[in-house]
Amino acid sequence: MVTLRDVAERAGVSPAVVSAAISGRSGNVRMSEATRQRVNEAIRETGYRVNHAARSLRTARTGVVSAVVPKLSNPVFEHVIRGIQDQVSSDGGVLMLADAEWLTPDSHLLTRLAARGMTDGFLVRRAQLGDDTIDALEAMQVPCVVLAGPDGTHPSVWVDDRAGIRCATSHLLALGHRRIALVGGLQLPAGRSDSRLLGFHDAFAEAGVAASADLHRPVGYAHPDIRRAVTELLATEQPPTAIVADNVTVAPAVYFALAEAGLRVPEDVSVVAYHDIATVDMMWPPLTTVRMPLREAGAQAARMLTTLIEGERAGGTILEGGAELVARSSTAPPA
Amino acid sequence: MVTLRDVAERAGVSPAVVSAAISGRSGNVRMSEATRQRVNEAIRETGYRVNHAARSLRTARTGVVSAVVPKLSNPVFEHVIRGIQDQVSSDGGVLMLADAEWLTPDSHLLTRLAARGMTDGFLVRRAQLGDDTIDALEAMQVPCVVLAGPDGTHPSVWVDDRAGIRCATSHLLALGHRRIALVGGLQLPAGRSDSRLLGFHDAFAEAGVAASADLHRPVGYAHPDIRRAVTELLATEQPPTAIVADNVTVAPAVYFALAEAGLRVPEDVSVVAYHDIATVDMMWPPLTTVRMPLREAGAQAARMLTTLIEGERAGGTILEGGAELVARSSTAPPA
DNA sequence: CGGATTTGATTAATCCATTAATCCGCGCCA
DNA sequence: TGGCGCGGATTAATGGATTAATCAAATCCG
Repeated sequence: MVTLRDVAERAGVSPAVVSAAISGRSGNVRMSEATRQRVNEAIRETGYRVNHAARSLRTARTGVVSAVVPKLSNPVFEHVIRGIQDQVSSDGGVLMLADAEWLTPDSHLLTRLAARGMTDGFLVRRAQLGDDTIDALEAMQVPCVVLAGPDGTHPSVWVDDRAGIRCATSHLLALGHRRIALVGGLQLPAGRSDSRLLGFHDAFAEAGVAASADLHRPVGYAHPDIRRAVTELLATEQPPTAIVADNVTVAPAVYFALAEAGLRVPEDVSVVAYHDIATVDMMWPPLTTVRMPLREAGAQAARMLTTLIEGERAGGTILEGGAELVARSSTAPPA
Repeated sequence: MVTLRDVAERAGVSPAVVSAAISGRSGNVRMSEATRQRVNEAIRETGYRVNHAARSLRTARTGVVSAVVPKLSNPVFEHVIRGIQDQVSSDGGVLMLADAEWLTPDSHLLTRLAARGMTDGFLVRRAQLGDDTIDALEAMQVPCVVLAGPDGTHPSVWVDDRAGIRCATSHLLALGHRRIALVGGLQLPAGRSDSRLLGFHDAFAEAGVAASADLHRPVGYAHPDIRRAVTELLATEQPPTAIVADNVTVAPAVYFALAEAGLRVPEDVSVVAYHDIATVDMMWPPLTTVRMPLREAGAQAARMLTTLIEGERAGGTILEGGAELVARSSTAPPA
């Protein structure tokens, strides 16, 4: 194995010079351009690669950040991950991904990662993780940025859910719908205000229309639950003429329930989903969605984590704006 | 930060003892049960965690394996990843995931990971990576197991695609279909035999039926391509009465093309897809699939990599059997 | 001209866990 | 009694990069 020492010997300089040449940071070491050239040449000739273990032992920094996402295969989160990866990578770091489903109580993957000093910091999605785990990380002095709306406690970043749902709802109102359902999303513990529900009401307020009551179904994201919720809504006396799906991932379940009830989209019921992913193009009919700047959110979170690792604590951030309606074929004026 | 030395002091022993107590491997060091107890206690009291950098500097091993998958959000691969994760984790290791899409030519993430010595070995999916990259890794002496059928060159593991497609096709033949299309999958370079096409023909042979010619469309996995292929098939003089979708991920595009043509599933055309994922339950109609032991394949690959890292080279493996038809509502006898 | 800077480097300590080599005392056997 | 073996530990070298402290020579400046 080629060590830094070997390179130094070959270039006829001391290890300190080679180290400085590699890292860019010169510290106390200065070198002429000629020397730098010689070092670089020696590196190329020997095929030298820095030993990551040695470096991070010395510097007490790994250059690795970990992200724990609710579900890797969730295409919504894919965009966030992409933003994180791009940012981390362009900062010269490496991203370590974990699926929250791997975190069985006994595996303690998180603390294992953190404890073993494999990782400089974490990006986590609150909902799926539990505040206790996050607090545990904080207790271990592990820098941690939360991918979610601000909670006043942890540094956090997320898109503006409120504006996103408002955008979806406004679209339906503008088409003339009045009985609009909001399906999916978590039932928050009393006290925590649901930004999505707020956005839903914002839209009605903005349109000067009284919000349809009893049409909010925060039944989570499991397909069977969504399906049941929609089926039940359709069975009421005044069924909705349009549905806002909180999170595009549940849209197939919404379509399913409608198809099962013999209703056509958008002739009988319009559907808009929150978040935009590639596959909605191939749903039948193609699904109208609201696109959010998820990639930017990921990148921003990664940046925030970097500064946090360097010691500068930030607060909660919501990325303003960026909500954009992508009209496809699943919405139309009510019959 | 608590070091091993601190623990040793607290327990009143030498660092060597603590190290032995932690790793289990005793080497030259022996200790009484009483001492072991004291050490463990000291570890608990101090909250000591081993310094990963120091350990891997000394042992020249990181305990990290990397997997590069075609697309993280691909739910098919999710199963494979799960298998890998479980195995790696139960071996005390850590999994590092990368999406092949991150590997732009200039980022050279792979070689970066490998070169920086962050990783003991790689699991890669051949198709998406290119043989050159794999060879480069080999040249760097990085242990590498390929997730794909054997090619006589690299150690590899995969499920039996041939048997899987045979299973799907046989199901359709048993229902009475005769004009069956196989849509999706890569067009292999001449010379490489396509195990999926072989499985397709196996089924016809087994049923004693002449295979329908001209109904193979290896147009890749992009939705627009799939859609076009199906649309074209439907426009021929003798359109297929059933379709085998090579890879469940393209099934929505198949449904789309059929819906667009005004055809109903399964009344007008039956559809079976290769690989089984949770979301097919909510397609309308629920999609019949073939389930493969993907999780086992992932676990097996991880095990193989571990032995490879320890120096024992293995050959190509195909997991025998395990193909299982999951009948839902997208298949029926031809009209 | 002589002290102060600047340029261009070197030396050596340090990070922390692992492990081969070594050591001590005790019991056992011939 | 001397030597051997063994249980139970310790010592110290090692891995490779970083960086504060230091140094020699060249340059500058009043």
